[in-house]
Amino acid sequence: MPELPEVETTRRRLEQSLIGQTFDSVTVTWPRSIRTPVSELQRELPGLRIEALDRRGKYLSFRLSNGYFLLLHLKMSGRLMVESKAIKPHLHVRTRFGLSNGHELRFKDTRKFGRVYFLKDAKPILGKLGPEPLDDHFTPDAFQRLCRGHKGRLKPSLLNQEFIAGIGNIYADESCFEAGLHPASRLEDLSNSDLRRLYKAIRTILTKALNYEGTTLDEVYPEGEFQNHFQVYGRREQTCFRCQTPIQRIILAGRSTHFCPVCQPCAKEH
DNA sequence: CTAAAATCCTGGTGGC
DNA sequence: TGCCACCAGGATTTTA
Repeated sequence: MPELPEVETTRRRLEQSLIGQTFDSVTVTWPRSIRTPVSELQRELPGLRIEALDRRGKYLSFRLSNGYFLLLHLKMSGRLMVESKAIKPHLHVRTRFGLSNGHELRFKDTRKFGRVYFLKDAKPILGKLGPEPLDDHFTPDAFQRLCRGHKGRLKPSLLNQEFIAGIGNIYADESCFEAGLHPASRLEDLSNSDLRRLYKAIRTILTKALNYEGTTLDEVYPEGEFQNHFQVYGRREQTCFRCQTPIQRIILAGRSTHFCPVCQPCAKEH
């Protein structure tokens, strides 16, 4: 559920306290989340300094002093915090990255979906991702070219990280509403004007969510307050703020999908 | 080729 | 109060 706005908010909040710090230990209580041999991580990470903390899609990327990268994916329930080693870690902290300043970077992950990678080169993972929706290089023209080279339904495409990076279930639904497009529309049925609206909608929604420091649901990642500004997500059977029609919920690509049947007509029908 | 379904996980919820 | 089936969902893997 942490999507681009939540991951970026996490990055911004952690950056100050982590840049320049040096790792001194790694403690793992759920080894399956570590996609590098745990012994290698524990042998190699201590002594390395954090040079930069970046985000690509939903990944956080630590650039280390030996040129290696530590990649973290929060998946469903992951949360990162920096705490003093003296504070007893929460039950659901699965990995603790000890720092030489007496603190720890703690990876709390109730549902155990989160992933940790320690790699010489981040490209094999980050290179597969589609464009960054808020990047300056992501222009309306670039988006149109992207869509014209892709087949499939709108919402599943938005969730496909190789198509476009960083969008998850919440922001896919909110972006479709903002664009006035039915989430099951086929990309090839969208007009150029539909695509321009969609481009603008994606940027508007992600920017707005970022300004609210993301979404807080189920106390999983108490980051921001965008949940107070949902138009459709989680609003099944509540009335549309724009036209008062009840919001519908369907399953698309195996994911619950919320939309207004009046404000978001199917592309073919208009 | 695309697309749907199963998989991994836990905590919370609703039914009885 | 307890038990249990069921749901949420990101990305990968399997099946159709």
